[in-house]
Amino acid sequence: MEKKVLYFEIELAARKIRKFGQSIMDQNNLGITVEQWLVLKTIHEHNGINQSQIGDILVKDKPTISKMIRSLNAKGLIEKRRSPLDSRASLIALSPQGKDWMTCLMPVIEEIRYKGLRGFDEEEIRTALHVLQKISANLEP
Amino acid sequence: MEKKVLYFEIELAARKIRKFGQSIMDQNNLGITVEQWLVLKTIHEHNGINQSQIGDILVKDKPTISKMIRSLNAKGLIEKRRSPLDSRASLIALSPQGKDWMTCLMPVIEEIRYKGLRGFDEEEIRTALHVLQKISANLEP
DNA sequence: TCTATATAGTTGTCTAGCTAACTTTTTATT
DNA sequence: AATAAAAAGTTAGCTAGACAACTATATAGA
Repeated sequence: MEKKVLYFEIELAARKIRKFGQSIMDQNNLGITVEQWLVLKTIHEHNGINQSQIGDILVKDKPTISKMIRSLNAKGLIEKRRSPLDSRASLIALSPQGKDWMTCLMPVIEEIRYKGLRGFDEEEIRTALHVLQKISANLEP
Repeated sequence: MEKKVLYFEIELAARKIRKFGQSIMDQNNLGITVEQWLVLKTIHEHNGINQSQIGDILVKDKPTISKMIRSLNAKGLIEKRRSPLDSRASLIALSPQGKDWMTCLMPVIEEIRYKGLRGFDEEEIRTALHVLQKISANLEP
């Protein structure tokens, strides 16, 4: 059954994507992980977002976001306040340095990061996307 | 650009696949992880294999395999000897219990595990496979 | 209003996976 | 034969991600 290889290839591609992304981070001496980069990007695109919302967008659970936020905060890349509207929630924005990174580096890094997607038809991409989304849906509890 | 969503969906599907697989392990009270299950399956299909070869098949690095082997050994599911031909290498086989698991449970578990793959055309699967393999190849250092 | 429930976030524990550094044994080179 | 290089495993340190248990605040229902 050829089908079953698909799981393997999905997991493998996911690992390669992460590894390649991390190598870009390391080459540019950013001192963060790819996942942290994605969190920064999310904050950049949604100023004043809270952690739950970041989790919703990136489909990651609360403890994971919590720890990444703490790490990014310790690195001085973000600013974290209490929301005046809901004192349970935090209100997260990029720090000046975080803003600089995003405006300067984002286009370059994104360009390199998506190197794996070169040389595909639109149709192939669409089919692959459909398959992946259907698998995710099929496995929903 | 629709393309970029592909990375996201690959990573997401990979997480769902792992999570769903783990839920099967837990429901059957196997006391192992999905990754450990895959290692067991590999040993089942290649009796007397060594750790490097397992790593080659599953595309995982040596420390990862090393730790999983130790864990499976501690659980009494495998037997580990020194290879008489190469005293650096180990020679790994299923224990009686490991064999029982594999012969009894493998067909059932595999069937459930691949639930996510129901309802696809052969053609879709082929295209998705091709895309994933090309991405992995593109990201090769 | 009082209480139950839902939501935002944190902490702790565990495994996978990656890197780097290390030991031991084997194979190649000179 | 002696030395260098490669290969098999292990150990240690780190982050992501999953789960469970927890605190604190907000919201809904009786």
